[in-house]
Amino acid sequence: MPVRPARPVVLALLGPTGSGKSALAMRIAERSPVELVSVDSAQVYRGMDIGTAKPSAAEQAAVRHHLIDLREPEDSYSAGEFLRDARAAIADILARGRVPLLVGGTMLYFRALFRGIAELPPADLALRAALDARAVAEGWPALHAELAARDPAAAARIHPNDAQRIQRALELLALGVGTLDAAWQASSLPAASDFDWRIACLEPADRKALHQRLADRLEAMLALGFVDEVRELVARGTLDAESPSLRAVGYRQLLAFCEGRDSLEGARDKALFATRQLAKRQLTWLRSAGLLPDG
RNA sequence: GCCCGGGUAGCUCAGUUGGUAGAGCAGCGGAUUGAAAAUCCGCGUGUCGGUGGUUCGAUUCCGCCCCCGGGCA
Repeated sequence: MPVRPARPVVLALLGPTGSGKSALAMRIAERSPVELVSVDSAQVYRGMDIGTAKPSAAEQAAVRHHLIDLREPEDSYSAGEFLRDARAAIADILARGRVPLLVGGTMLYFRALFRGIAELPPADLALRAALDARAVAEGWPALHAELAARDPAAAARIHPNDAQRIQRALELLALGVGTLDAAWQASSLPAASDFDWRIACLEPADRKALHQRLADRLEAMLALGFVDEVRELVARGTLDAESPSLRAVGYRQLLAFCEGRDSLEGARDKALFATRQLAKRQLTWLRSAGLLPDG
């Protein structure tokens, strides 16, 4: 057997919202020289603390956390940016002789890390605005038909109602990247396969019990001032229902209440429904073959 | 006690001029390549409140009973 340099151990803890990942990570940190890397598309936003169940100041003081509070709520973030940021954070932690522990529930980000992601141009806001305008006039199925003419393989994969993916595929065509298949094959940000991954998934055995915990947690968030947190975001005057940050679970529904489009009780119920649905989608990812590294 | 409305899917309700019923939401399953806490797809049997009657056939028409609103006493 040839002797290979040992790949550094990197830990990962994945699970749906409310499964107890953060608490478990903190307990691991009590006994091991780990630093945490958040894998969470909502905790990257500053000023979104209560509703994202962001680790408290005390927890962040006790254990170093990475990839939290990276962006203002007016900004966007992406899987590609996450992959670069996460690799940098892991390298930094390892360089200091500590062990990275990635914790979170944004499964696309984990997938990018474990399996890589195509190297593609970022979102082009002007192009997207133009496509949105066309969609209003012609409808998304018409744009899907156009996609079918220019990139049949992509159109076959993307449902005519899936506005977001139709838009992205047309955006890439307009940017001269070519078809999706071509773009995906051209180049990719590599999977983080240079690490010795130790991965644990937290899958609640009892869905009913998870739902109860999610309900209790939402009540606790409201008691901590979740509504006021959303009001402060609204008061910035720069955010609305289209902002990626405010489309997050809970924020979207409470925004409707703050803007007078819903009652508090209605918003609270809808926030809970959205939280359960998020957890369900995360569990679907966990069962999916495409998430974890090969082998 | 009487008079009006109602009682149909977990919830809100539609409907059947008599041939045993369907939407929205919830829930469940799935997809997922720079917005991913996003976006999208699929899944609808439930004593049609109970009980008698009419009928070939009743959730639908009729009688009685129960329950929930509102009104009158």
